[in-house]
Amino acid sequence: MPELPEVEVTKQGIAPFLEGKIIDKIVVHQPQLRWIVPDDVQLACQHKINSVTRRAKYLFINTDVGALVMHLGMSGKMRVVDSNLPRKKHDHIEIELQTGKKLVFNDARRFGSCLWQSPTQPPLKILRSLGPEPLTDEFDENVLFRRSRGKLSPVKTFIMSNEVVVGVGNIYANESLFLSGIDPRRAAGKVSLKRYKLLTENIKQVLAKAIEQGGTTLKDFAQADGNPGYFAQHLLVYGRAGDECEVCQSPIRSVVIGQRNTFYCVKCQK
DNA sequence: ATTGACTCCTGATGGC
DNA sequence: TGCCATCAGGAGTCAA
Repeated sequence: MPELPEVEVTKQGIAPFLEGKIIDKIVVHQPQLRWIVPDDVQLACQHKINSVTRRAKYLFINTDVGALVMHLGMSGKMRVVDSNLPRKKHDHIEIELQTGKKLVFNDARRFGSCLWQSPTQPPLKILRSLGPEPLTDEFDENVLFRRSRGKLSPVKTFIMSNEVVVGVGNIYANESLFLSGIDPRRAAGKVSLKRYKLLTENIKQVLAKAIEQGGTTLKDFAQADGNPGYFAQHLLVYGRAGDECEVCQSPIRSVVIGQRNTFYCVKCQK
């Protein structure tokens, strides 16, 4: 269930082991992932990794000849271990480095991806219509306000849409709407600029806080089962149907919005 | 143009 | 204890 913070922490965790290192070999054990072109991926072999970057929930392993574009899907995990360590269940891709270490992509549910972006080709289709990064200044209340005018769809669906802003998944959408006192079912076009300002701030804050907490687990990437996990984050509404709201003690209710489980406080959120 | 249903997959969970 | 059935969920695809 990696959301943006988990992907960012993964990036920070693996980058020191990869940057400046040469890829020796890429072994794809399981090509039945969401998207993968195993032959293209091989183009990275024998090239130096210049950097590891992130855009939305995609991780880029950049070389002079192109980039491996990886997505963790629902259950994807990365870890860096000694090359001679045996594979574990659901280890689908192994990227071996000349340093004697390897980056292992493990993904039980196989919603993850590994694509190749050549610098001479147009951007991959999946990268073309991405909205602003939530933690940059490009993402502000004006973006949400302008793009939402006239929209009848729920504000929760709206902020989870990648064309509006990237990286706000189900958990943090629920949490940031709670912190902003906005009913997730409210039509996106009926939310005021003032409330979008609050929502924008809360989205930034909740994501930044999760990244910060994840930073304390960075060392795990060098261990046998690298696991950024969900850290120990305290969730106020997500997964708490029937519990009392910590602010007003009213019950937390759950409903389905856009095929996604949604949690909100009946009293705090209007 | 928008919106909603459906799809991929496995592990966790609950009922019996 | 085991055996279903159900559900979760990112994000693209397809149909309405």
